[in-house]
Amino acid sequence: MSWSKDDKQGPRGYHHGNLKEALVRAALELIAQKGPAGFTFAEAARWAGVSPAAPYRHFRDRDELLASVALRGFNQFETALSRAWDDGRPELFVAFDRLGKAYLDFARNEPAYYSAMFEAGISLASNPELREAGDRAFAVLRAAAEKICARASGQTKPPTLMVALHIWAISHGIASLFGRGDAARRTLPMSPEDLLEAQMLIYLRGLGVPDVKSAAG
Amino acid sequence: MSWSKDDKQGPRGYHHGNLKEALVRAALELIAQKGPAGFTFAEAARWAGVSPAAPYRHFRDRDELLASVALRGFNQFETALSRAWDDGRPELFVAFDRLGKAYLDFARNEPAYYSAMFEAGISLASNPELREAGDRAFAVLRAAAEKICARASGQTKPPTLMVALHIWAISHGIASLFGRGDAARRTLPMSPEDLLEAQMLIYLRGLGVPDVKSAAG
DNA sequence: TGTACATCAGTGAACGCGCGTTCACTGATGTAC
DNA sequence: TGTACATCAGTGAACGCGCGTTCACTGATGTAC
Repeated sequence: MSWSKDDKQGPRGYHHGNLKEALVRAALELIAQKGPAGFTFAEAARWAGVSPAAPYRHFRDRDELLASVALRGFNQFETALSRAWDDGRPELFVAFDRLGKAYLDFARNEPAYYSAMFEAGISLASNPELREAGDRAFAVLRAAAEKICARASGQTKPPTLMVALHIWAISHGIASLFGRGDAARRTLPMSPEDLLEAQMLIYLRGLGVPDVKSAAG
Repeated sequence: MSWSKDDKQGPRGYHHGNLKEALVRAALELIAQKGPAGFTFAEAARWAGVSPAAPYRHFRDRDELLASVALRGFNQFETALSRAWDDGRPELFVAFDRLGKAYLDFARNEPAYYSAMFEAGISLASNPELREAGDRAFAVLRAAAEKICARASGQTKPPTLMVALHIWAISHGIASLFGRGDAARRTLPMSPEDLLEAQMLIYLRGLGVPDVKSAAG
């Protein structure tokens, strides 16, 4: 589908009304088709049904548009993760399992967002807003890590931050290598979901978090 | 440094002598500077000190050159990994630790190769040679997983393939998120090496592989 | 050792194309009074 | 409610540029005899 003016009923008139939004969506669609490298400023404008000069009213250049896509991606990512986690309800391991699957779902169903967020090479150092959005998404993993750590049986609790980073790395590793929704996916004799679940269980056991059989099924 | 004809002493004459090699190196350098999207066929030719038509004698198009870079990357990756692993000598955990660090080293020191191999969006399905090179690198991780699994104390040994994939995912996750050598790296309050080592130890404990204190230091 | 010839691996000029970007402009919208 | 005006968000024409690609060509290399 297209987000150009023709989608809305009737002529759009001189002003687009929501061009910034339309350009982000156009970029997203083009990334999905051809990768983060595969879209141009002019093409996004054409897709939005607007002259090639129009995007300059909203974005300095292509990179700013790309960053905008990534920003929106992180926001949606955060929403998806926190909805899945749901503060650990109704039960820690059930919610934790959902969280991992939500990560994989996002990578598979939103490959355009995912590559803009993680593979487009946008510098985080020069883009604080983007980094903060990433941090907010990470905060969901951190909240989960906190509850996990509280369950650890050892005398010294594992550090929350470390566990959160481990969870992130595991999910990201499996999603990037085996769970992506594009042509670069590696095929496997098992589903990414099963692989991730098994890995998480082994990791939790190693942390000293008591097994919950119902979560393994 | 440049790999154009001027590097070699004396004029190169009509024939370059090793243009294919020079083009791969040029592409690699340009990827390092500007990401996998940031190089063109013409630019690689210019870098190699050759007319824009010359590359067509060696590569059908830009994608074939990019795939060639990735292929070479996987070969070097395999070499680095198997050298680090060294068949598990002198001791399993020492070698395993080296293997993980070699993975991180490669991602950090060869960001151009790394992104060509994992993030350039090259389709593995349509490039069997590349997939095989990737499989050969993965075989090193698989060999390590085999020895790890043999040490597992439980009644049923964990499946080697699964463990190998887990090792890959952990390493790749940490390398991609925190260990990259370019601007997209996320900063951390700990080194990627420490983070990876801690995660591997937790994972091995979860697998039921007896702890080796000397490997934790 | 020399010569003739085939093949290889480059040249350089040319082309059409789409991109990024600027510019003066103009239609639409919002607001003060 | 109407009018004047400022501001906003688009147009469309234009430009220079570098890219991808083709082409007839040519210099260098290898080989048969």
